[in-house]
Amino acid sequence: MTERADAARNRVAVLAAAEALFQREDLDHVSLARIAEAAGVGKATVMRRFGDLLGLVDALIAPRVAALQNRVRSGEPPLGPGGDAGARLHAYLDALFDFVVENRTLIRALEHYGPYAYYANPASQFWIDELTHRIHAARPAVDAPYLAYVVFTALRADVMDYLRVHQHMDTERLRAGVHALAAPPGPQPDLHR
Amino acid sequence: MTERADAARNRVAVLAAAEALFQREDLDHVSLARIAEAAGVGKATVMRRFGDLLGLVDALIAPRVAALQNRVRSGEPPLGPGGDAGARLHAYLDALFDFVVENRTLIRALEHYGPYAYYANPASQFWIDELTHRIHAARPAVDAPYLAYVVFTALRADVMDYLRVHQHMDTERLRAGVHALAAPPGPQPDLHR
DNA sequence: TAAAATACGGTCCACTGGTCCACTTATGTA
DNA sequence: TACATAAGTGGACCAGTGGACCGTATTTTA
Repeated sequence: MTERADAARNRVAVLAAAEALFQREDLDHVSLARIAEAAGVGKATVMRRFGDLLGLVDALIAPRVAALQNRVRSGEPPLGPGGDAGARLHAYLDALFDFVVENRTLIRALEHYGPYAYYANPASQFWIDELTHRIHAARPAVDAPYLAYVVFTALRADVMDYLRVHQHMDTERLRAGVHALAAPPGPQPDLHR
Repeated sequence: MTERADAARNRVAVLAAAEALFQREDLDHVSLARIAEAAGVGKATVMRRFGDLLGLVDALIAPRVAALQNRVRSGEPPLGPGGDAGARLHAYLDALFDFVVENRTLIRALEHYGPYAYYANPASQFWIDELTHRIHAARPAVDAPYLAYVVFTALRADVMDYLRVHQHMDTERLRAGVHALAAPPGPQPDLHR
């Protein structure tokens, strides 16, 4: 069964309105009702199609997630498969970092939704799993799953926004901090011989 | 002007009721109205005295914060003043870790309140400043302010709860992870000679 | 063109944090 | 002991939220 024409029209209108509102308005002034109003549809229409605000944000961010996942799964090394473990880790951190910076308003909406909404999101689980693998490959001596969660938490959009806006740390300082966190410079303890 | 007897009675009742509710109920089922009802007072009574929910949580946690701050400022080394920089850092991490574990329901309420409520809290600022100093003393080569924020973020009660409950990491594993984060084992890069 | 399937959205609900203000109560003074 | 007054109280109310319902309108299919 194909999607009805009016449904498709409304879907596009709602997504566009939501995107615009999230960019323009302060996060907690964005509500179902405002999005519906901006899109020129009823609240129930938004709800039925996307379930809730979380689903709407998911739908907005999904294509960008997919694009990055493609680059990670089958792009050029070192972000794609192949290459030195250390380089693969750093390339991945850069890609994640840029992704968060570029999509920070949507990611903050995600984080805002519930206490675990950010981590439980399927995309986040992918990022974290991949991060775990790459940390483990580059630094076999550390507790990679835990460190992956910590690094991912340091990449939260709300955390980064706070550090940038209220602690006046510039973006590149944060980026350097994330890299240092995941793979400190200097000699690694060589526990394997 | 001294506090009126009924006001004092209500203050105690509200604090006790709030404490009990936060322990017993799921966080987002705790509301002003429920607290007021449980304390047997009106909502406005709660609001006037504590300003808002944040103020109430602050009042609950303040004495415990003060107790730990005393130990940090004037207790026995290495948590108190004096001792080896590395030992001071690790003692402080342990104390903070235990503090979060013991008060996790209240801390989660704090974090829940607003995006920056956790970090903006005066107590948090103290913890972070102290953490910054101790990291800097133990590891002069790293970006101590940034690392302090990251470590403090890793100590968020919601993050730790998520890792414990949904990722099945036990408490001691988290503790070890935090220590490794702030001061990785093995040779430190010696950039100072 | 008619029937059936699908989508729509106005309206209602329970609930939130927060404010208002007429009323009660404790307190210090005379 | 009487009483004026400052302080404290709490039920009613506000605008806002996410969500559910269901009669109506529109599109698709036969």
